[in-house]
Amino acid sequence: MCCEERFLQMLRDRGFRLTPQREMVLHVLHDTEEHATADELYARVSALSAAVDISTVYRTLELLEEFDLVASFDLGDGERRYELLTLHRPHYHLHCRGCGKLATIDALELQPLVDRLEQAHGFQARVEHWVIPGLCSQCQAAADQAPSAQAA
Amino acid sequence: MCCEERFLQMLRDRGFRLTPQREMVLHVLHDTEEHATADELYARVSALSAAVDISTVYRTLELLEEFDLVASFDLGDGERRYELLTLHRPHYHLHCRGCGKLATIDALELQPLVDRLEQAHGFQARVEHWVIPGLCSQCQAAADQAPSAQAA
DNA sequence: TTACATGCAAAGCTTTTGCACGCAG
DNA sequence: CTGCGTGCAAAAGCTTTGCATGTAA
Repeated sequence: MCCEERFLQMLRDRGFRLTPQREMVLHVLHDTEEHATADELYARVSALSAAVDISTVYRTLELLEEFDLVASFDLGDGERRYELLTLHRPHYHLHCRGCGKLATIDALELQPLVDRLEQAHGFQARVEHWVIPGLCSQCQAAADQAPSAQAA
Repeated sequence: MCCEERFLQMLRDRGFRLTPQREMVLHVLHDTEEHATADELYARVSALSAAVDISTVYRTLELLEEFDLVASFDLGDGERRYELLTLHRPHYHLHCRGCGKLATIDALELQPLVDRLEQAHGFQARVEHWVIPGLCSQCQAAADQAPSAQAA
């Protein structure tokens, strides 16, 4: 798979090393659909090899993100989520504030807006880090039926 | 100012109380341009009255957010930021991953996309919580000049 | 052989929670 | 009066860091 080679290349370019731990984190990122937390990735790596530390997972993710092989984003729940950029088509996320569901939308839909941001504000948006908050159709329906129900 | 009355009204409707602390948090939110952290707000409230606890600030912000008087968003740096919705026109933010600057953009620019999300995915986006990551023009220029400089 | 990477444990950080007292209504 | 809200302090949760040891190159 090409991203392992890219990773190796970028490590070498900077005088860093390829360790079994780093390989495993990258491998696990392949297996993970998307938007996994550091803790989830740690659990999967632990299944492969008993003794990998969570701090190593964090350090590797930081490295991968610097290399632009991984994107991370925050749903606002205090847990950062990571995904491998090479694994999917460019996309962004819709995050429902009601049920927490995360929908994945193809980046093509955003192109007009991305272009306009570039032209009007000189801003180069990174689509793969987008999280758009709102309400999914189900939660909208639920909210409409119980308009006065707010706090639990 | 109308949002104090709205706040009072919503508190009464639910059998909650208007306390000096809650008033102060709301007052400080007015003085704060935008996107302040709980800690910054706490500092400003402390300047008004010595003994207000940070937990009260959090609890009040949570309440204001439930009432849709305040929006919060996360830049991914582990600090949630809050702003008063009544203070500005509806807007969203561009967040530069290079220098950290936060630009405020009028929500009108997003309307086409918001409409499309609604039609195509039944998703009701909440513009005031958007944070779009990317690179501002200055950081793009800097990156172009030093393409190999990545980590410090 | 060199110095980068790891594991371990502890610290750091924001945010949340339990509890007894105080005060708004 | 009643019980909601507060301050205090401690806990909780994710993430980072210091340090001695192990190991990739």
